Amino acid sequence: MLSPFNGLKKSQINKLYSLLGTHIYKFHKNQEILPTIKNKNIIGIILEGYAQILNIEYNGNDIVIENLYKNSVFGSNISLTNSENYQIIAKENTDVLVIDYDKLINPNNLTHNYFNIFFRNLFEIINVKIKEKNERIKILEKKQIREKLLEYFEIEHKKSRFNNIYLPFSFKDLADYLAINRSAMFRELKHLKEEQFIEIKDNRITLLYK
Amino acid sequence: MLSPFNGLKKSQINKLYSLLGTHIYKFHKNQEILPTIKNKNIIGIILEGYAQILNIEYNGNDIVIENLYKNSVFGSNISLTNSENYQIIAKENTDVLVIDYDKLINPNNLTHNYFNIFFRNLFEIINVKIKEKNERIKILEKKQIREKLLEYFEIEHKKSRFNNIYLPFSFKDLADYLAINRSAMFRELKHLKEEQFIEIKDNRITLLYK
DNA sequence: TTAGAAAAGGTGCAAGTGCAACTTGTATAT
DNA sequence: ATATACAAGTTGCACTTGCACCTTTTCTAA
Repeated sequence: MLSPFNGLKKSQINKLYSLLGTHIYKFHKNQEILPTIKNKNIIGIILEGYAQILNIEYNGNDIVIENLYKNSVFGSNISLTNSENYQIIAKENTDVLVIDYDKLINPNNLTHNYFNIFFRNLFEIINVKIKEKNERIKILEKKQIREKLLEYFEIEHKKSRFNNIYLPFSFKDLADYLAINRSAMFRELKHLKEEQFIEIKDNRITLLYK
Repeated sequence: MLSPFNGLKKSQINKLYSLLGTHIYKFHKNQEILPTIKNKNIIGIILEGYAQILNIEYNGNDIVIENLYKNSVFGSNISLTNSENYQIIAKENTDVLVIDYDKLINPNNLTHNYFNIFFRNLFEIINVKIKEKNERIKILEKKQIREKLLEYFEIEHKKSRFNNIYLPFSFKDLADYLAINRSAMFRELKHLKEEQFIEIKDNRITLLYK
């Protein structure tokens, strides 16, 4: 993943920090990250660790909206809708850099070259994010489980050009990503296996029709 | 909608055009926009008119991926997945400004203030886009039609704070947006009416439970 | 090393949905 | 004024899916 600080020297990063009035906060595993940001317009960058943006449903269930790894960018204007029923939870010890959105968008910044490099990096990171969202939408638009699975396979196959897809997460997580019932997904995977469309071994799915 | 040229004078816009080596292309109604861009890395801006990004399914059906109005920004790195089975169709006579992505990301641009203003505008436009995608995903993640409808109502209600939602498109388009079958949607809307959750008059949906 | 938790895998059944095939309503152009 | 096209609205039916509830396997912490 592209770092937002790509192309910047240590000294420039420090200048950037003071220009933007950033703060670094540290959170330990399972702690909620910045419960206060829900009311503020900020951009956060994961400097170290791993966290998840969770949506809290009225019934208490929570859904993973986004995984935040090192160098991930998130914030009220990027990853989050206007709703307030979400939490960001550190899944490991996690360091977060916080930038005030208004300070980021301040026109005076534009005279500093190190800022512009940083800003261009943010732009590229966010573009990747949009692509990922579009992929997910393309899958979720499909009405049937089989079609969703095949669309997912199609996208992953186009990315790697290989007929083997190695799931980067559990089958349970795959069901959540595709927004379908887990056991119904297993049923459909079984059908696809029976019809010789795919083979499954651990976290590897082999496409036999390619 | 925020213009990418917001805060720029005519003379600065002209400088920007030459800096980025832009081209303006004109398309008439129902013409395909830039069939060649599928292989190129570009960013397009709708200067005038109205167009749609369509996904062409293997069965010939096409799905509206995105509506492009005046000032909309689109491009291979923004709105589009890696797949090549899409078309952008002008629904009216439409003028499109095309920027080469590599020229946009060129570090030398950053020394020009007018470029940085333009770039910051792009950043904000794209952030809005992500928010919209997140909203849609939140709806599509719901497993049942009723839940999708209620989530849609919830989001629109939070935006306007009013109990009346005026559909900006037809009910047919709403069904497409929610990725559900149109007649199944009408059936569920009827149930919601019968249970006194909502009232419908023309394109106005009134939320009675708020 | 063992108990407990969580994921993988499976099944029956009721509920929900997509689809086809209508009717009705409403624009738009000739 | 009338034909044409398209959106709105409805219904029956078959198929799909979610859900509850299992068992088995794998992982993890004491």
